[in-house]
Amino acid sequence: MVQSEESIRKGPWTEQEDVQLVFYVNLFGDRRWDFIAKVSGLKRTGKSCRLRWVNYLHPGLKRGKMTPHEERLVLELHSKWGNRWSRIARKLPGRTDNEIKNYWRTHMRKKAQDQRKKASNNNNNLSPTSSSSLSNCSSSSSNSQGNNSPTVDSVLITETKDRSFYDTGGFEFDQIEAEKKKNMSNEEETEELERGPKFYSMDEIWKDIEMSEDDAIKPVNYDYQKMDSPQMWDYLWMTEDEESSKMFPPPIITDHQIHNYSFYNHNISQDSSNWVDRF
DNA sequence: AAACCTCGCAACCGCAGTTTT
DNA sequence: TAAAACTGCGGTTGCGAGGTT
Repeated sequence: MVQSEESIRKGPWTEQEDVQLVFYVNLFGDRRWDFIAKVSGLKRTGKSCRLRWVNYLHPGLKRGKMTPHEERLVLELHSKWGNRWSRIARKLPGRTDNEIKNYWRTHMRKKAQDQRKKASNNNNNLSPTSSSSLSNCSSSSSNSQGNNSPTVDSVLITETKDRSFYDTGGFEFDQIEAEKKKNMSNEEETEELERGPKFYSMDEIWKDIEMSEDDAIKPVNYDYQKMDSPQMWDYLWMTEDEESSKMFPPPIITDHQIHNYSFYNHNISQDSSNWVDRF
């Protein structure tokens, strides 16, 4: 089970690795990442495979710039939920938590720069607590650079007395929500979550939320129940030694296949069907 | 033209929660 | 029921591209 340190690949994924990963995710579903990592022959950790899939290869992902509507939604939801990126991402179909997180950081950096410009233009003696408009602009991260450069993070975190609003996000909202949840059953809580925040006035946001509930990214078309081939289960029950000797051969993927491959077309190729037939 | 800076993004890390054994 | 394994999340880092000096 333990892969030796030096055999683990890190860093950017190659096109070949991507194709290989997609192939195996289509076979086995987007769960059991350690298994997929091993079986695929990719020299990656399961964690790394999952991340690549979730953030880049998933067929439901949107590409390109955030639309103004999405930007608005992010701002709105962040003001309610804080840095709960995955939760926010669930309300933006096709966007990942990572993407939103990155977007937010960029957005805040810009905003902080604007603020700094403004502040230096208007008043050089402005006290940190007086920049009230910044209270919506903090990021949760500490200044990891460990210096005193006025990064977004360091500038913004200092502004409140007890706690930065955005540090965990939705300061008041969190308190209210925590209190509410105390008196809530699990079912109610789930329902509540699925309904989304109650106090949106924007119709568009509601529409969007409804859409996202319906069109939420569906898992890959693989059903574990269908793993009924005895050979397959044999594999799953193998010991480590057996495993290494019977490791699934990775599919041979030609350059031609790579170039013709679309991440939005998840039909398993003829080659792979043959390979699966062996079980 | 080169050095430096900024931005955007992909990927890694550590940790906590959940599931499996 | 406890330990181990797995999964998901949020924070952080590193790198390439493009812009600026």
